[in-house]
Amino acid sequence: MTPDQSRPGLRDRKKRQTRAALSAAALRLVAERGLDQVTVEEISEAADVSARTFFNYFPSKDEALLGDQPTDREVLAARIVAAPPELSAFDALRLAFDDVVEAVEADREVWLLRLRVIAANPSLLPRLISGNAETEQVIVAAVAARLGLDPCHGHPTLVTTVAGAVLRTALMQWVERPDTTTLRELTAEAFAAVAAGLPDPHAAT
Amino acid sequence: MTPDQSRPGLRDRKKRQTRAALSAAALRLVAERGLDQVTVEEISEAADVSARTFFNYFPSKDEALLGDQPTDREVLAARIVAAPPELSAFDALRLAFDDVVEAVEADREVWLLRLRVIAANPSLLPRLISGNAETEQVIVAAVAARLGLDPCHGHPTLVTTVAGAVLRTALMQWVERPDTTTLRELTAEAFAAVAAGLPDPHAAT
DNA sequence: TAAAAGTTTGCACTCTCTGCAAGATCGCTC
DNA sequence: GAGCGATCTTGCAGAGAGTGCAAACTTTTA
Repeated sequence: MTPDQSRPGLRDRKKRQTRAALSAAALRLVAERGLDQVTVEEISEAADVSARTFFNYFPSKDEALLGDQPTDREVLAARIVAAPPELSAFDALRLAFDDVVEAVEADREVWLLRLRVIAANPSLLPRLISGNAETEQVIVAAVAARLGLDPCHGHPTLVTTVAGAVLRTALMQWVERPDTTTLRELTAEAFAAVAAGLPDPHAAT
Repeated sequence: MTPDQSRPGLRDRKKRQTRAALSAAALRLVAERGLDQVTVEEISEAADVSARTFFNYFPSKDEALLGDQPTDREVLAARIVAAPPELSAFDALRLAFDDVVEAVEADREVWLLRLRVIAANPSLLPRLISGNAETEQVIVAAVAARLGLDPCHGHPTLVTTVAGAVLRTALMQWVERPDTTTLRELTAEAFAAVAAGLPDPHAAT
């Protein structure tokens, strides 16, 4: 009799809630006080769970701030493989990252807070977007598959790390002036600059 | 009567020795057993100092493995500013990184060990070459100075993070086949690919 | 409603990293 | 070469991250 199709399920709902509460509490407290002025215990208390439970959800304090959903990886990889075949791998990544951009803009306030936290605590920066080793591996594999290349060929890795660097840069620029530009625009500009071989910018623009 | 010009000074020599011994012990042990199967206490013991002394030299276990000499930063920044003015900022970085490449190849065995350790313990990877926030800031500032741009203009940051990603990729490729190519070659290829806008590689090569 | 499966929690423990104060060492001067 | 200040090392105490385990609890399923 269990309604098989509409299945969030109470259990899953609770887990999502707890995860979100922990993540939100972590962001809020760290934004207020700074990364190492906040303990896991305080975060857990704010989310009404034990400190031990915190570590059932996140392997480290940092992860609660970065919110790197494991599902995202797979979606991203699928988009890369499915991108129109006439596009270069780099353009496929550019396209796939459009979805990331959209997701970020859809969660504007949370992401602005998260990015502000990252900007204020630079030790988090390298782990943003494919600084994560697992995510990066997944993307590299997708790119290699797309190109029909051995994953140990250097090109997929190069394209992936460069594209990651581009997106990261765009995000960090966006957080500095979120009201005078859109993330979409900044990302497009940054990708275009790389696609053009990174010439020096002229006075115009 | 102290020979004023040849001035290592016993004290400095000892410090250098201790630092080198700690770094070497850390690399050796972590290469053998893996990052979290080695404690700071074991590293210190292997280097014949107390664990407390370890932390006088390195702020964390990771830093002992990455060997990011603070002097390097300044030299690099100077090279970037001093590069021929007709070069683009990206090419200036490419040129400046030649020196890094040279330094790495001069210390071939140590760097291969270090890179093997990093490859085996991916949490270290993002901190290699300008994953370090301070180094990155210095380079961004140098690039901005070179271009006569406000450092909060996005371009210096973009160029820096992309170039960093390129070098990092070349290093990680090099460590996989150090005997069939040179780091210089891999770096040149990777930079060339980016300068060309990252087109898909053709069958040839 | 009872067993199965999954979740939360407390507890004990290891390890990283910091501050502090005492003691050892170095470099210089008289 | 004895002494003095500066610097380095070390031990100790303590906060905090993160893990394994087992007991208690909750949801799911039968």
